[in-house]
Amino acid sequence: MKNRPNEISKRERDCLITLEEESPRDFPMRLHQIAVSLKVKPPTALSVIRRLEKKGLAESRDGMVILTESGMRVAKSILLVHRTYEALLCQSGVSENSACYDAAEVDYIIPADDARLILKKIGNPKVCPHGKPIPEEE
Amino acid sequence: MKNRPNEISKRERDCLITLEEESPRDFPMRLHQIAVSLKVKPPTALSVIRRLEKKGLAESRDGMVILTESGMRVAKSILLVHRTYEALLCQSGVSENSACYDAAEVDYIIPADDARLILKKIGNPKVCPHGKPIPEEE
DNA sequence: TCATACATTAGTATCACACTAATGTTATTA
DNA sequence: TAATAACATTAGTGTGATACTAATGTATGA
Repeated sequence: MKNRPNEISKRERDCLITLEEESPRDFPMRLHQIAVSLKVKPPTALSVIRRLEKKGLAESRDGMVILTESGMRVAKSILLVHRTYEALLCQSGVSENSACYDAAEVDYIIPADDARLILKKIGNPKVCPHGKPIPEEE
Repeated sequence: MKNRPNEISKRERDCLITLEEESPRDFPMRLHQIAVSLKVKPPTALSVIRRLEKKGLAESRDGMVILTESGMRVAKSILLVHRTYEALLCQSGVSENSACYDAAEVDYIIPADDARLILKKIGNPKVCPHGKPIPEEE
């Protein structure tokens, strides 16, 4: 399915989250490392980066890649959804590992607004099952 | 993202649900009508049908299309997830229309097992917000 | 300076999605 | 019955995402 404008693919999602979680604040991440994290070859990772650049979510030069402000916002939003859904699943009886895997399949599709409402319904937990904080604002 | 084996795309999902909901019991649906429901041209609908056939989910001859046993099971499973997630969203305060739209974006991705556990957590409602029954067994 | 590590480009391939144009088939109707 | 309308089907094109190999460029450290 062709992505609608502003929509991201699973790979792009994985790349955003990798950058968000593995690159120290304001420090670029090497293309090579991104490729390793995504378990693809560097040219493949590069093409993902190029798509993120087109969408204004990342910037790169000489294999040094950083998220833009916009990219960070999107990543945060995905993490909000991810951790909320993960918490819901765990509260429902799904194992932590399954919950994490399954959450990654939908966290870039579910609207953040829906996640915020679900979060309230399940009792406003402050952290996901792994203990990571659930982002507050956008 | 290439679909893993046994995985279906959004279009295939829409097509399965269309067949499940619009074709009378054991009666085939016309390709033309499927195209209208999916809001695509007949050749496009045909290519979707062909993919479903390859996966053993549908059969067709001369534009007469029916779900296989397997296709019906998959459709039922998607509806279970759809209505469960829809119920969750509505209980959380999402409008009925948004809930339905948003549920269709993820109901073919979320595992039925997860949905069954969520269903229990939200109080085992018997119907979705539209009043349609939530399928029991698989 | 030379080697190595890495980025980048070029070229190929597959799959999902979607279209138009052309052609077949069938069934109704004038 | 012959013509037409309705629909299915095939062929051909195009785009975007994903992924690879092979070739080439570049820069840094030994």
